[in-house]
Amino acid sequence: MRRATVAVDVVTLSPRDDALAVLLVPAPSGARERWGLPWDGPRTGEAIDVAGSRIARALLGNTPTLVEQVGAVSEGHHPAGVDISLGVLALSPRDAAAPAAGSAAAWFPLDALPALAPRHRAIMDLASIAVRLRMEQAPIAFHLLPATFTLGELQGIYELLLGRRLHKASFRRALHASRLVQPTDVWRSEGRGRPAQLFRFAPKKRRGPQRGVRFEFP
Amino acid sequence: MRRATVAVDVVTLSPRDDALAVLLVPAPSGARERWGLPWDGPRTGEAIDVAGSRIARALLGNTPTLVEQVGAVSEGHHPAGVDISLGVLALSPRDAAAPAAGSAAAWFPLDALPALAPRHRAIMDLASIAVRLRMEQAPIAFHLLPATFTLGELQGIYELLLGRRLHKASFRRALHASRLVQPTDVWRSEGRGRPAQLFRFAPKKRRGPQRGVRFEFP
DNA sequence: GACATTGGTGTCTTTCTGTTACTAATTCGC
DNA sequence: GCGAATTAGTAACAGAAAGACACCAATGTC
Repeated sequence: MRRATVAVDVVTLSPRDDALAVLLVPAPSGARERWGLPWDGPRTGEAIDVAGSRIARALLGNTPTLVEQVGAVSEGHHPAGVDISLGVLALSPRDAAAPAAGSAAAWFPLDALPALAPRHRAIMDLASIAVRLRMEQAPIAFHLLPATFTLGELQGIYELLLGRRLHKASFRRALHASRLVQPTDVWRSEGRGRPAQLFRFAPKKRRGPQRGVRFEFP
Repeated sequence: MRRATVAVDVVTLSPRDDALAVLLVPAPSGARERWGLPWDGPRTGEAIDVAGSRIARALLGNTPTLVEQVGAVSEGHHPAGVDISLGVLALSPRDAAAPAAGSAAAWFPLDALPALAPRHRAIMDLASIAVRLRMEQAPIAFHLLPATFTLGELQGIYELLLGRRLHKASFRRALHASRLVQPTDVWRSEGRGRPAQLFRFAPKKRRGPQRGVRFEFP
């Protein structure tokens, strides 16, 4: 294979209605499946994740807050029949998660996806696994929230990604010990209950004590 | 860019002389750098990691014990001038780490690399970061050891990857609690000191209790 | 045989985590 | 108004996990 056709297939994730959702675009009429991942060919000299960012921005109107290459797949059928697909994971905050006007893109919860081409299905799976694995290596939960947020919202994102409930007190104790967030002097009251203080992501560069090895794997 | 030239660039890592080392091949005479990553074009219909495994096997004589795609890079100069490089991380155990006879490939410790083409340098960095990040998500340390090993050797691999010393008692306590290894009835005495029992990697499928969130990042 | 060297374990202390319970501030129903 | 319901936030205790230290075991070296 001297020369190959290449696509950048983008998995844009954002929290919608208490579930992680992915942005899909309608497939051209005549295709076997009705929806697919947004994609485009990489431009000459353009970095792969820059291409992914460009593709997502065209649909969202906003630039994703985190873009990462997550897999290269050459098996399975691609809707456009390209030889190699480069998977790109893009995260978009809850508030900036509306498809741009005029685009027919739509959000689908990860647990209620429509039929996808085999190639796109494989990249989706890689991306949804990757986003859960990466959260212990980088503060990606903050990329799914607006600049200021309540601690309840932050915990909600963690519970979404981990797929399990967390204890409020333990969560906050560990969070504050890590010095990752800074309180603002703004409180937000939404509906009933006590107003919650807004925080912003502002990590203090502080090397915590190196801890032991974990032998438990996901 | 309708059609692009694509290379699979392979970063093969193995422990050599108490350091992580990477397998490099001499660059063709006339090239700017003298060494480079082994690479080849992907074959039609061949999966990316299968291509990486094939490229590594041709130099090692053995199949790597773990192969994983780790990055797609289009910036920087590639020795063969291809448009897109797919990075593949391959791990090889300590004992099977001799370059195949007749090949001019050689091992270089990660902290004493020769000059590399910019593209290869970028992929090297991605791979060496990835191997350290993945070790909390999969038991990759065992892929760098032969089938049976002493606990001192296993701890040595962890210290190599983490770049810091670990406490012997704590390491073993956590390891045994995880039920990842099984003792054999073979002891090995090498030089001075008490002989060490050999263990094999034999994880018992046991779901540990779900623990809290970690807010510390590497 | 004393000693250095490496392997392996027991145990104490410190730190971390899970849980329960409590206080605080707001809206809703009456 | 005023209490009930609801959500935010924290204190404090108990159990678990991790770090540190000590100690014993088995081998080679001198």
